[in-house]
Amino acid sequence: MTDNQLKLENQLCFRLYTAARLTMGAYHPYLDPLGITYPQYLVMLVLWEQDKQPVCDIAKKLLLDTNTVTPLLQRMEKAGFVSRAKGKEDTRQRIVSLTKKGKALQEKAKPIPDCLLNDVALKTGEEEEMLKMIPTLDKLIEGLKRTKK
Amino acid sequence: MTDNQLKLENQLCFRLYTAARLTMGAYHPYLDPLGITYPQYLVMLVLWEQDKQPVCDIAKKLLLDTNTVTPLLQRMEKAGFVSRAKGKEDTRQRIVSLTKKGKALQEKAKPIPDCLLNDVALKTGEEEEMLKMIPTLDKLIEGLKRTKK
DNA sequence: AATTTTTATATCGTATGCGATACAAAAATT
DNA sequence: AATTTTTGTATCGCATACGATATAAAAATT
Repeated sequence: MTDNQLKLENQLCFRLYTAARLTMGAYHPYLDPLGITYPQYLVMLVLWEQDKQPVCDIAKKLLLDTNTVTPLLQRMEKAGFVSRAKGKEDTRQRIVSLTKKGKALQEKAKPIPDCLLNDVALKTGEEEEMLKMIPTLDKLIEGLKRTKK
Repeated sequence: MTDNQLKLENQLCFRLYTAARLTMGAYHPYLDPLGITYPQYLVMLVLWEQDKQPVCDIAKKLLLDTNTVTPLLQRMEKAGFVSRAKGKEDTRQRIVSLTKKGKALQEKAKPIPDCLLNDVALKTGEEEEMLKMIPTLDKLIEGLKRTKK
């Protein structure tokens, strides 16, 4: 009796892990010229949707913890994309704002989602099928999210 | 016209990124007692399928590079799960072998895939749907793999 | 055979992720 | 009001990922 269960090819997680890595890599050609990494791009997406948010709100939206987001924001501040000011009502908070440079980046980033879809379409020929995973991934994320505390 | 394209909720990649992270986290309860991490678990899967492989073969199967796998294997050697011997035919190679401890771990790991499927089934109620993503993820991976050189 | 190219590992530096912990401030209790 | 609990950030340490680079050995060329 072979241990099919323990085979790499039977692991959903290995696919997720690999697909996520390779997809992040596919962003490189577009993010490198902007001077940001993929996680930083996610932060920018959050801030472009709504400027001036405390660290915890950003973290919540990305399903990350502050111990990941804080250093990320510190690097982004050093790079000049955001500024971090102490909160006025709640002094514990750090309100993250887009700088002029950070706002300007949005224009340059606009074509990126289409570029990526294009790349995927070209390379897989199955763009539709990829997008169909979204609801399933959302269910998975929703289910696993609850575990974390 | 709102920039829907640049919204976080419209990003497939954010789902992949998050789903992969959370799924890896779901392995913690099972891997911590074994003393290995998720990437190390993947290496063990590869070696349990076939013992004694050069670093490059392991890397190829995991779609990783040696600059990731080498340090990983060094940590696993230090932990006593594998040994790394110089290749005899090709002296450039490092042949990675399971130690007694590494082989013994397989027994303890056997129930893990079922545990995970169980967890996912419990938390999402849609185990079937999750597994249906596998062929799509494989197409995505296959497509993106080619890019990387 | 000598040279060039490719291949297999390894090392270095930087940016995540994340568990554990620390700390101050706000909120809830007593 | 004083105490306890919770919350928002930050720091530390360790394990990945991965681009860039180094090195030796095998393979391909000339």
